Formats: sequence, structure tokens, C-alpha cells
Amino acid sequence: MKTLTVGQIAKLAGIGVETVRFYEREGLLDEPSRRASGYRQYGRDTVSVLRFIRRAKELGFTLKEIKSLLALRGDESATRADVRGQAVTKIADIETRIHDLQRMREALSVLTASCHDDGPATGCPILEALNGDRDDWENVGSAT
Amino acid sequence: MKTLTVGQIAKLAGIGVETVRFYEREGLLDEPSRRASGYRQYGRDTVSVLRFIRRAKELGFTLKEIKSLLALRGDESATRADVRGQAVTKIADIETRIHDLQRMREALSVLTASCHDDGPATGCPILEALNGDRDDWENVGSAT
DNA sequence: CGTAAGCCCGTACCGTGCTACGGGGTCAAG
DNA sequence: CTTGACCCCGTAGCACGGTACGGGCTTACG
Repeated sequence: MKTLTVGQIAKLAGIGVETVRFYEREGLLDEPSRRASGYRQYGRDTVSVLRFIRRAKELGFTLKEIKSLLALRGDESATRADVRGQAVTKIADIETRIHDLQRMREALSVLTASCHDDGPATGCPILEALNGDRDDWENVGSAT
Repeated sequence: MKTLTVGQIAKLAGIGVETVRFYEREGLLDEPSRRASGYRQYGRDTVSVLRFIRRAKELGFTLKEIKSLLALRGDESATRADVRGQAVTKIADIETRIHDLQRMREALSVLTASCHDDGPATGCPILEALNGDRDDWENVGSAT
């Protein structure tokens, strides 16, 4: 059975060699077997793990979360509810971030619209708002 | 004219003393005058600068951007167009992020919806999709 | 006047996700 | 058998926005 070096697997996954080693250190990738020389030896399946990681990242999962998804993936006793749970949590997380961003966008749009004419930045409604005398700012952007 | 110590100004701004020093190091805050003892001496106006920073952060500006906003704020020759430019750029930036997140949410919703029944995680549509044999994943999440 | 709280400074550390460096051993093509 | 590309490892660095530590002054309160 043909084995792959870290460079080959990295190229197949479209990432860097250093990144593969990084994932290994982070526990996302099992430690591979080694040749006598110490060279890492991978099977094809590792490519799919790397692809899994890439796609999960694209869906917004953090490496920590991906680690747990990978654990579920390899766990016979894990249930679909476990996986769905992670997905649902992530959706909620994403929605929170969307709402925060929408609030920011709204606030910025309003300010930008109120900043019509040219002239000195002094007195610009945007800066004025940021200077703000009041503290009733509480509902703009909760993402810190 | 009453002056404030770093601790007082931090408390008034609702942030930590270390954060004030950090902002100073980052050039967001001018170096304050000092007492004979070396203690920082602030005027009330610094509180409003700190509030400015906080609000700008809430609107999604990075510290680097806030630094330039603060520069505009204190620059007699700056125009409102300069400020509006920053705001417009940030809005575009935010919208990109929103769209990325919406794509992620859509993808996750679809997957979650397709993961109905209970059972082993093995075979779960979500994990299957992540395992994915195809590479036509390109349009999910461009925010890396 | 004593003592605790506050301030000084430089530096190191957190989490997130990599990326780079450097000195060395190894492997495969020619 | 040489040579250049590859791999090993540990460690350091980047960007971001802070947070924390620790030794040593200073100040304010009682």
C-alpha cells in the first residue's frame, strides 16, 4: 500500500507542510507512522481528514471545534444528535455575529447618510457621534 | 484644573489601566504629561477619546483604523469626505463578512435539516458532507 | 507616620491559525 | 556518488487586542 510523505499529502490537500505539522501538534491529525529515517508516512485517508478540516473551517468551525467533530467522526458510539448539536450551536453563533454586524452596518449607514456636505472633518456627524456626549450606545455591536 | 490618574481615567472609561497604557503604546492616546513622580496626568478630554475608541470599536473599526479616525478628528485640514470614506470602506467590509457568514449559515442549515433521524454519527449527512468526495465546495465561506 | 492602595516600567503571556527559520539528516535522480 | 530537493525538530514570529506579572517607588487615608 502506497504511503505519502508530508509534502505529498500537503500538496494533495492544498496546504503547507508546516500546516500539516501544526495540525498534528494541535491534535487534529493523529501522529502518523514513521519510516526508519523518521519521515512521516501517511495513507490516502489522511487527505480526506485534511479536506474535512478545510471544509469545516469554511463552515465557520474553529480548529478546536473541528477537533471535536473529528472525534465524533471516529467514534462508534457518537450519535447524529451530537453532530447536529455542534452544527446548531454554530448556526446560532453565526447568527449572533451576523446580527452584530448588521447593527454595525445600520449604525454606520445612518451616520454616513447624515454626513452630506463637504467641509472640515470637525463637525462631521460621524466623528460627532463617536465623540458622543451620551452613553446610550449600548445596542450597537455586542461583538467585542 | 483637576487632573486624573490613569486609574481614574480607566475607571471612567470602563476599561483597565493596562489597556490605557496599551493604547498609549499603540499611539491611540497621546503621551500624557507627568507629575514629578512620573505619574501620568490626564485631563477630562482623554475620557472622551477613550469613549471614542470604544464606540468606534463597537462600529467594527480596528485599532489601526481608529488611530486614523482619531488623526482625522484632530486634523484641521481633514475633510468630511475623508471620514465618510473610512465609514464607507468599513460598511463594505462588514457586508462582505455578513455575506460570508450567511453562506456558512445556509450551508449549515441545509446540512442540519438533512440530518433527521437518530443513530450513529457514522453516516450522518453533516459528517458525510465534510468528508466529501467532491471538491465543488468552492462557494461556501470565503472568509478564511 | 505607617501602611495599603495605586502607579511606574518592561516584558511575557493569552487565543487563533498559521508561517518562517535554521541546522541538520535523508532520499532519489542522474 | 553526488547533488539538490526533501524531511526532521524546536523555536520564534506575525496579526489582533488586550491581560498579567513582578519589583520597586509614591500617594492618600486615618
